[in-house]
Amino acid sequence: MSSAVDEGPRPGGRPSGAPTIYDIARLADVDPSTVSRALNRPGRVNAKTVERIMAAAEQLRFRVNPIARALPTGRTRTLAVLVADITNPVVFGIIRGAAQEAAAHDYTLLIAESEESGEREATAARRLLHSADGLILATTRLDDAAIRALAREKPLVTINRDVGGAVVGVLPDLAAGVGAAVEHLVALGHRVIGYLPGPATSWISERRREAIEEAVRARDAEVVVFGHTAPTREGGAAAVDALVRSPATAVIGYNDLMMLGVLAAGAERGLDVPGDLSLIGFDDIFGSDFTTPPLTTVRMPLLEAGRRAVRTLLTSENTGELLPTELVLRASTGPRT
Amino acid sequence: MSSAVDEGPRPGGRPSGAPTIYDIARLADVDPSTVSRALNRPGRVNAKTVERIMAAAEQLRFRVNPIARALPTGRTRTLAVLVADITNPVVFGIIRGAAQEAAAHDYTLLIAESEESGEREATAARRLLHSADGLILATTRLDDAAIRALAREKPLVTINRDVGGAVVGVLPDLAAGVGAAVEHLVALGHRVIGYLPGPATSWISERRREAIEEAVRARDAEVVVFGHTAPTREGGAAAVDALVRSPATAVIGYNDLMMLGVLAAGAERGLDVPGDLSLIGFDDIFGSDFTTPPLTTVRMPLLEAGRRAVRTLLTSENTGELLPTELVLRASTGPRT
DNA sequence: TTGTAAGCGTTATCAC
DNA sequence: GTGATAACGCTTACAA
Repeated sequence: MSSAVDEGPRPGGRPSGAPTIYDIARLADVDPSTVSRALNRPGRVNAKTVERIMAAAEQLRFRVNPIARALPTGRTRTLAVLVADITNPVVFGIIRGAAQEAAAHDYTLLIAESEESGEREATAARRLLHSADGLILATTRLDDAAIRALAREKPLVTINRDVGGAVVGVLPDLAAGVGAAVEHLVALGHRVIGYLPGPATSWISERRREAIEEAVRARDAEVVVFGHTAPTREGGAAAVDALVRSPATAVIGYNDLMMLGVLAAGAERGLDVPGDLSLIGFDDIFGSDFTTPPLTTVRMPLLEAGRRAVRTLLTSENTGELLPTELVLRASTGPRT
Repeated sequence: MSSAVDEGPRPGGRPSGAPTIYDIARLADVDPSTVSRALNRPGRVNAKTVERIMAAAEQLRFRVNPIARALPTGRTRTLAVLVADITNPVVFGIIRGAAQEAAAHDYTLLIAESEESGEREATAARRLLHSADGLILATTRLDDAAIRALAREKPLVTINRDVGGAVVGVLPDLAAGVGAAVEHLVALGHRVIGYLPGPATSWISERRREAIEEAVRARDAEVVVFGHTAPTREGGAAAVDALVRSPATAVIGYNDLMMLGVLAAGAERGLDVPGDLSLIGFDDIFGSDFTTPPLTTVRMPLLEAGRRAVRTLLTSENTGELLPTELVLRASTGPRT
């Protein structure tokens, strides 16, 4: 066969030369329906017959055609992850966890990136509705109403976002990690703590802000909230000026990625971290431990989030339990000077 | 709808409540086959009829069911990427590129991880054969024969591996990047250059070694080849002892990931890079630029590799052209002291 | 326990 | 230009 997917007509309408249950049936001298039964519910078929059928299947190197199976059943054994930006290291963790858990349940994972607007994402989601048994919305740009509408059509879970209603979200327990982070800063003598938020539309960015505000309120310090910032290294780099000019002696950023940008751009202009400014991120992405200084961060169990999302979809056993977060102490935080 | 994928029987055998071409046909008062035609080859249908059909489709918010379409056509508009280890940052780049290009052609990407043995990978691949129109083997552990067998059944392309025969591989032009790397080291005064190879089974690791040996041969220096090493940070960390004891004053590693490990473990034991030892990696993965010192590396166009793989699958226009590699100069290399 | 037959939502081959 | 009709490969009542 050539390497091109769309090359040449398939002969006789037979799309692939792969063996079917009909081939097995002929070989084992039974009806195709019996083959189907033997394959799916061996208990409902005579043991000897099952044996014969299995032998034939083996001999023909038969694999059920999941597409053909999906048509009558409506089940594809496929789960889809929809992400706005596959570039984001946060989604790596999620995808990885989801892929592993899916594989464990013998499901396949579909990845769709919406890159652009929520509009594009909605289109992608609607397409996926047919091909997947469930949807995982990871860094979605859809609005609550759109998500709820989708959830009415297919099992769906969101990650790091709660849209309320009947929609299940895999959410972090921010209090623990954020509490520890703020406590840590206060113990180091910081009294003015900055928060560098992500995009205005990010649900989780606002939750992180709230958690910080609450933790600070309980601890005789104050919060300065900066302007909304792109959750990228570039975004962080662009924010350095504002951070430096503010009275904050420590800044918690919406995510590690932008703090990596702060670190890099800061270093270029002689900013001493943590001497001049202490920095904390969120997520604990790959790479946040080998910057200079390595980044102190509130770890989100990304892998577990992906796993949990799949498990929720597959078993519906959603305990509603929040994923634990924890402070990972590294060297980007130090005493106020 | 509940959140569980496998919950409750679907009523009446009708798997989904989604509108079908039959619904459109009724609404537009034509035969379903005409609807299908209008949707696929509007030219072959009366313009007015097409209009009516489109309006009806719009009104019903119709989306073709890709599963149902795939059955008679044998085409799923889905491409599968098979990777051994989704943890590897190298595959991020590849997946990202593949996902983008696939989306651009209105194809969906399936991710499968084989984690374990080549055996497991073979099973995964055979399953995928039914669901995908083409296969991309990214960090495969399959042997040449198995790959060629798969390629006989479905369009297939390998990345960073050449199995010969009719199988297309997306391969790098190592000479340029490796030549520059060796040239750079020699110019810095290094005369004994080490190569820290990846796993013994890695095809591309051997090519990298050959490229280095060839480049060194041309430049009055010599190569020391270390033992095969796991292509992970742990692998690199474990190799530090050997590197330090060897006469090599500069080491090129199979990939960035392991060099990150060398860097971290080396720093712990007071190894000065590049003072004591110059280090070069391969790939230029995310994160290799924010270590201390940032890693000099031979960049592989990972994103482009993913893109190219998809394009090759979709258009069969494989020019056989090798992807350019280049030396990215950072601070992990310095003069021999 | 097994066979018969209808149906899943499309596409494709015929006629008309 | 459009309508019947038969696939595609599998599942699933319902009968036997």
